[in-house]
Amino acid sequence: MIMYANYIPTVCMEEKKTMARNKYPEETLNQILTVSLNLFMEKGYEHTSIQDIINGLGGLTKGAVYHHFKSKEEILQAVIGRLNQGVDEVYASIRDDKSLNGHEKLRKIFRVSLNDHSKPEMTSTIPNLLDNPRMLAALLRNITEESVPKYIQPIIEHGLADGSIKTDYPKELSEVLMLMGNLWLNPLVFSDTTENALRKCRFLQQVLLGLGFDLLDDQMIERCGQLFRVYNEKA
Amino acid sequence: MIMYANYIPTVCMEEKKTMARNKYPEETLNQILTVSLNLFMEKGYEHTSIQDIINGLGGLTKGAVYHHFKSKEEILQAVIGRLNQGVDEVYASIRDDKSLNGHEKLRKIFRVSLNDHSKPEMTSTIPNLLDNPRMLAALLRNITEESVPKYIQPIIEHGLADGSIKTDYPKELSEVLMLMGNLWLNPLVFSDTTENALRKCRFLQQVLLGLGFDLLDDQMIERCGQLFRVYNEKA
DNA sequence: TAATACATACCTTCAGTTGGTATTAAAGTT
DNA sequence: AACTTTAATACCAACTGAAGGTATGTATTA
Repeated sequence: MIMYANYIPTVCMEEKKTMARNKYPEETLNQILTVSLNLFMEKGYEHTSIQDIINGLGGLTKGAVYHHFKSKEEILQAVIGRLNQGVDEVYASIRDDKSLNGHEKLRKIFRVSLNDHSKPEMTSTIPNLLDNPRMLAALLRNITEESVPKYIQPIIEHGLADGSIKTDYPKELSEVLMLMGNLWLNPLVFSDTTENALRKCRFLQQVLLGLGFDLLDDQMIERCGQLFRVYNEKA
Repeated sequence: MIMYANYIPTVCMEEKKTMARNKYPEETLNQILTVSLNLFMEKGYEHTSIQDIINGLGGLTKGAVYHHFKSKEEILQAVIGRLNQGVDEVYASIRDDKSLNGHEKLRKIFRVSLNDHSKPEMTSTIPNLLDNPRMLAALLRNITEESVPKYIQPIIEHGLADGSIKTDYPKELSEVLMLMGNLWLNPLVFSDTTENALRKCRFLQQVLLGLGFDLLDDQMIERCGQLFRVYNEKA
């Protein structure tokens, strides 16, 4: 549920005086990505036109956009890439933390997934990802092709080696964990009430206990409740 | 995983002699839906143009399409609706079957989900739904907004009443069951090898046993293996 | 001087519209 | 029952507009 956390909703970029060329082009590039991400989240990728993006920029034109990106699709990929990069760094640091065993790493992954979400103050309403198919697909793809094979599964296999995790199905467990945590418990996908979210957490806790894992404690569940409370307040 | 089963891949409609008007317009309508479904599955919704659909029809023109549907989006909705309708009828008949208790109904749902998939002979390659965001979103939406509340959850609550199912989380269990069965074990989304699919099944069996449910037996798991074998053969 | 960072104008593709025509079904007439 | 009239239907052909993308030019920086 960490994904799509680090984006800043609808804060308009300050307009620059028209200059023919920016000395620091990566500012422009970042601005395009930021504006695009906000629009993609608010209106959805397919309902965001290039003109919408241009309007969100400070006086820049289509030429600028197509100088940095060769298509709208490429903008999307870059936006997704930046989102994933943020998650990747967090996951990687946990995976490579020598001071934790596998089980502790898994818990930490869960914990930060809940924390990292609380920071952005949501000014605008964020529509459900079910109405934003491209972003939804990107989320699922990131889970299956990045998070699981690069981080979760290695962590679980490390846990198998150090004895802190026991399972005959490391890959399957990884996938299910991520599907539960990042899809089923994602307020952007399942816009549950706080109460429903808490029930989900407790059910997940029970499922994991049935598999012999004590991953979710009451504090983490309460944190999840808070997360949903924040999300539901701005509705 | 039953969804998207009843579509017939790339069998071209026989061309009718140009007639100014069809006496039986619902033939035309069905033809549009069939052609569209095939194209949407093969090329994806966004990469299918109205012209592609028209080309798949037997000499009909754009006017015909826009006479029956007022937008491309509406064609999609109709296509999805027809797919969902097929699933709905099967699920409803099981839900309303007085001769089964709740637990038996759940098992039957799982069983038919595996059977109904084997019938279409896939002539064309079906790309992954991750590359077909609109259809993926439709699948997820159908799970959360149709299958779970209308069928699975009522069945589980019926099972609670008749004592064949025990859980404190009927809704949560419903959602997780459907996510596992229709998304995670869906070859259109997770294109696993047969061996991987079997491992998933056995893991799922273990999870369910941990919750006190004996839903998956070895025969059903083998059936799932067959399902994936069929899918992987045409690749 | 060459590459870069844009701007402007144009092109293309595709969803959707408009106005018409032939066909069918229904209603009225004999 | 046959025949005409009428209205709705099923479709066709040509057009429109919006949006993604391109080509070319220009000022700026390295």
